[in-house]
Amino acid sequence: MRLYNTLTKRFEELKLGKTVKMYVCGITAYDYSHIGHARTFVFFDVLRRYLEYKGHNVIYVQNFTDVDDKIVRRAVEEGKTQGEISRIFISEFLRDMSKLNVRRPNYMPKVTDHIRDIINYVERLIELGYAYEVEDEHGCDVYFHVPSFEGYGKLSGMSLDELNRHRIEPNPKKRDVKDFALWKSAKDEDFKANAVFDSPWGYGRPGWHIECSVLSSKYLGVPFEIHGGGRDLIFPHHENERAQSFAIFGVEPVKYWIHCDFVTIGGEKMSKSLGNIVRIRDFPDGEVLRYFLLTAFYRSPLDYSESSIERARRSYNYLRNTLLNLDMEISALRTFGIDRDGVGFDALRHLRDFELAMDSMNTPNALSIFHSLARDVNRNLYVMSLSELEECFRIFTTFSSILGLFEGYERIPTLPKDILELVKEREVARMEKDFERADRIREKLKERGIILIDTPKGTRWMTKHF
RNA sequence: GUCUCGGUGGCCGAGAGGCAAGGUACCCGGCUGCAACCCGGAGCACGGCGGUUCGAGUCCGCCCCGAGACUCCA
Repeated sequence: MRLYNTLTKRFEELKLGKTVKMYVCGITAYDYSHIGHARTFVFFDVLRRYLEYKGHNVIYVQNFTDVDDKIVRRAVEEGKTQGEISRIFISEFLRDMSKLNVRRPNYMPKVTDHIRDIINYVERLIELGYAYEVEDEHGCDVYFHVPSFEGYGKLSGMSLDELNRHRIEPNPKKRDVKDFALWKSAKDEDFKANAVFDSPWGYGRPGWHIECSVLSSKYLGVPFEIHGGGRDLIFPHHENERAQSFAIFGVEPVKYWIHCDFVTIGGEKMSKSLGNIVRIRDFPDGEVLRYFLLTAFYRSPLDYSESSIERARRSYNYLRNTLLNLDMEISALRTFGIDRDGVGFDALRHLRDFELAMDSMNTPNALSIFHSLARDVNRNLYVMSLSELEECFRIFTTFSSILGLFEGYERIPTLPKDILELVKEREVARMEKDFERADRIREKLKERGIILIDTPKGTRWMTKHF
């Protein structure tokens, strides 16, 4: 595969063994997830599916940040605890992901279940001379000292000079403006939200960034192959995470840093702070949303609008209708017990093209190949042999399972004799232009869950409206 | 200001130096008892200026425009 590595700033041929370890930063559980989150997790879900399709054993870890400033703030506002707030939004997130056909990662660790690991890690950073303690009213803060780590800035492409500029007033107790918190001593609101943990530095809670270093190394070891997330995480989150992990383990912790671009709306980034979000839970059809998210290359922004969604819906419907047409034809040939000579249909050609597109995770291109297959299928629907139709069906479902579409599809059965008799009876009625009788039979079969469709080549059927 | 990523048809959006995918919209036609699909045709594009090359949307340089990061973010 060939993907853009943020660390080296170029497209690289991925050198992967049988096992591929992948970590993707999960959500901070303080609000409902929106379409921007959906994009990132759908993308990495497709990457995972494709790697598995190529025969890799993927170990996929995605954390939940369930203790953090924003969670505490919301908890205090609503008179709840940090645990209550994060529990709500973690379960909402899981619901959203299953609506989008995103498969569960192998591990989804929560920060609060790993406080001990985090403390050990912070202690180790202090011992190694990368971190220092600063007294505060309820205990100590611990900061990572950025100048002690030589390669800082490499991931985000920023020089130390640039990083010395700052927009907000830094805490004067820090030794350097770039230093960031590993451990934050408890404030009044933290006690109120029950978001405090005992530590060698008194009551407090982990800083943002440290959890990902700890959880990735704990579940995957170091180094691991793929680290992903949205583009907005490159700085400071991933820069800091890399610094922490490199400091502890003494090696480049991640081989390939992969980042997704944003979902925009009216050309602007969709984000909670701008208040222009569309929640996943408010979107009516998960698969259409998933399809939409795959229509742009992962490194380009994707603009959300009513009309772009509408276009995605139509494209999606075309593929879905083709799947039905294909399956209806297979079921009809089987039921009638007939076959045809075939046309020498080359479905494998589409598969090769599809893999070529997917090797660079070019999902819009992959969708375009998918559409060519569909067009070819529709053109040749009534001339392909049964084995050709089945070959197409197999490739069609290979595409859809890699992309995670049409997951609930149920195959159309061959008809039992008594129903087939009714279908034949109706054909006779239609031939005699007795449409009243034909419609009666159609209605009768509909009550038994069979929907009849008339084609130029005879009557076909399906079992449910999609 | 520094850094990163972009700029391709009416719109969305691929493009791996060698005939510019695919989708949608509009128009025309076919299929059709009804219904649901589907098929064919036509039209339509590489931000600008240089350079490298037999050949550049693709590589290099400069410029213009847009988005983002530098502050919580997927």
